Amino acid sequence: MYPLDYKTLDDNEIEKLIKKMIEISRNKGIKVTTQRILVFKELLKHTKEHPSAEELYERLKYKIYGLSLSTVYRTLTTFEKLGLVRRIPTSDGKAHFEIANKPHGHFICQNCGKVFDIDDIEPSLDSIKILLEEKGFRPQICNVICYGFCHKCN
Amino acid sequence: MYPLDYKTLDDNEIEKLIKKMIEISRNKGIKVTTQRILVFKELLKHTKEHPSAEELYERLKYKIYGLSLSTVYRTLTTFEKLGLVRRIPTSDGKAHFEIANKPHGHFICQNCGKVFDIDDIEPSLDSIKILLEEKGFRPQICNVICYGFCHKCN
DNA sequence: ATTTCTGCAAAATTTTTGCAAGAGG
DNA sequence: CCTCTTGCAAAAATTTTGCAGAAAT
Repeated sequence: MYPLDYKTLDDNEIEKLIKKMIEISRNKGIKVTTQRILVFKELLKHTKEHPSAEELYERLKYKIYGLSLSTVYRTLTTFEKLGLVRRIPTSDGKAHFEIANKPHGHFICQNCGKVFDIDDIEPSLDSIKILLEEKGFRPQICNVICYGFCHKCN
Repeated sequence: MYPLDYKTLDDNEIEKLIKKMIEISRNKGIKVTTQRILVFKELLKHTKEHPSAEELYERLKYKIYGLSLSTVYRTLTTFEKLGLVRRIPTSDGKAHFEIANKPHGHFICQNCGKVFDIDDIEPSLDSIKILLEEKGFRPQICNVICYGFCHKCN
């Protein structure tokens, strides 16, 4: 296991987080559907993979008969607004998505395109946020995206 | 002038940087065309505006008769490969571009969409790069993109 | 019962590409 | 001259939207 691999959640933790998602949705009048549960679960199960909407659709269309790509897009946007999912804009022309867990950075391999988490950068993120606040901005989300070569492609 | 405004280059500095671009292009066998000079100059003149390809095209089509959007895209990709221009992937679905000057971060207003530079974060960027190298990655470019509300929209 | 959500197809947006004509070194 | 670049139109790729039927509360 490489240092930047994201820790995998066990089934227990996944169930707990789904319950939390359901609670948050209900509180906001957002309906809980099979599609939403399974998109969320798929992101939870493969947090470190940062799939695109298309990738999520490809995996889930076998589990949800008749699932459409537009539903996946709408679901991800809904979760993003709820603060449950983060969108990662990248140079490859499509957005990638992840569960909105502890803030961290992303490293994208210029050769194989894989997205890795960069953990342990909270001190850096905090100092950037403080800098922004001092200058009159009100930062909400700070993304760090680095491009380069991963251990395999190096 | 707000603290994050990027310093404007005077005509003298712009001419010097264009000469440098021409030199770098010639060294790599890249031809120097009117289109390329004017796209580069436009970016130099409005470095802090981070225009999209479409915006650059809209501004330059009056200066270059018959200019096409695809040329702007190709030009920007060429400059990116030469290391002269940086692509900034954002959540708004289109790429923005800037002259590849001193590394800095970007702040995007969630309300008005404006892109601001965040200067003085080199220490943070350096520590992230060191962290990545320690973990076996070879980072080339590190982007910091923060979303939130600017002074006007706050 | 009411509101929200989904699937489908169609549209909108952004970016890329093939090719003949044109410009640069 | 030879090669690279441009413009045009067409295509590709990603994301959004309208609407009727289905599902959730």
